Amino acid sequence: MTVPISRPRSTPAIASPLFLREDEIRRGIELLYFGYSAMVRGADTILAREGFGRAHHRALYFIARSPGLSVGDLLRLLAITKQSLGRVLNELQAHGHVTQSIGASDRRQRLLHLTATGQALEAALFAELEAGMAAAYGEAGQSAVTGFWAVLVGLIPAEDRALVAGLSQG
Amino acid sequence: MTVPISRPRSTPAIASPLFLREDEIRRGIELLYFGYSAMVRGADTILAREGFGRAHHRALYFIARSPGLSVGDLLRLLAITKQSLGRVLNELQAHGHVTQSIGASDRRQRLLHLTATGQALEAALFAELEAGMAAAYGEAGQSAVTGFWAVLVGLIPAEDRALVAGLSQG
DNA sequence: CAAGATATGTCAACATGACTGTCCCAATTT
DNA sequence: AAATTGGGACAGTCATGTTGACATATCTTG
Repeated sequence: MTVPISRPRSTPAIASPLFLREDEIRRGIELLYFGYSAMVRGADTILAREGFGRAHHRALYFIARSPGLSVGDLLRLLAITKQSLGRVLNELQAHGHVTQSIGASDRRQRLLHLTATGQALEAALFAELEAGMAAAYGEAGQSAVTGFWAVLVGLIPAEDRALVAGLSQG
Repeated sequence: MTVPISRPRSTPAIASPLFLREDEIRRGIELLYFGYSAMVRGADTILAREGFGRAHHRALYFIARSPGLSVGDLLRLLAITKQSLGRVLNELQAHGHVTQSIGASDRRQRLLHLTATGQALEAALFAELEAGMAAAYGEAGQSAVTGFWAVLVGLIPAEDRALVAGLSQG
């Protein structure tokens, strides 16, 4: 598995700050791509065994993270159409992993919850992600983790940051 | 776009190191998901205009990064089947963005290159990613960038790290 | 040199998870 | 009462992955 290496596309005769910057940008793009791929790959085995895909995992994850989440809020988190989410939620409900309840303050809302089996499945999937992330944290150290978060927050458009931050707060 | 916030799944009565750790793990998972999504979203507009998808972008990116890359090495980088890659490469070649040459040391190999229009398209796509990444780097600072890389490297299985590192070296 | 392994390509069928567009109902807001 | 919002459903399409089987050219090895 050797990849032949070539010079980057634009190769200045002498190293310049601009060259260094492009190399650092490319390093970030590539590590983000491979790191993300590596993180989700572990869960795929479990999902395949259960007959689900990554879309089901994402729904399970956010419902576990915020029990009682409304369908609309889940749609905004996932940034997909309600038709796409509808199929996923129907399948999860058909398998008895997710239930709905009617919103107390707004009876139009359907609030999503995991059943016991749904919680068990999500916990198994989370354990997979956790193992990889905890190992990476431990290897990199706490100050690296802070930097890791800071760059990722910087990648998220300002108007979307509140959405992500809201998950971590009470 | 307000997301109702609930307590995390397992909520200890008092904050414990274990609770803090789970919260930090979840923060990493979520930021990685949203950060990755944010990075690729910018390029989607250009891709849609050209009639291509993310699979085409990934192929263009790695061919631009390592001109003369062989089909097999690209397959190992993308970790997909040759049938999937074959369709993408055929489309890129049909649009005149990619050409092949025969390997000098091994005539079975097909080495991939971008044409002038392929380079122009890849450059436009790269500029999109670069804008977001450079802004995030600037916002977070250089030491954060180092930590960002360190955690992502830690996520990648040890046996795959050489593949990624090989892209940056000569 | 013959045999096997490797690099690549192709045909066919299929699964997942997105999309658009349209229509519907119930509940809330104005 | 009318308009908006939250949610659901039906139909069709597209992008991108998968398996499996097979073909061809080239390289490597006994």
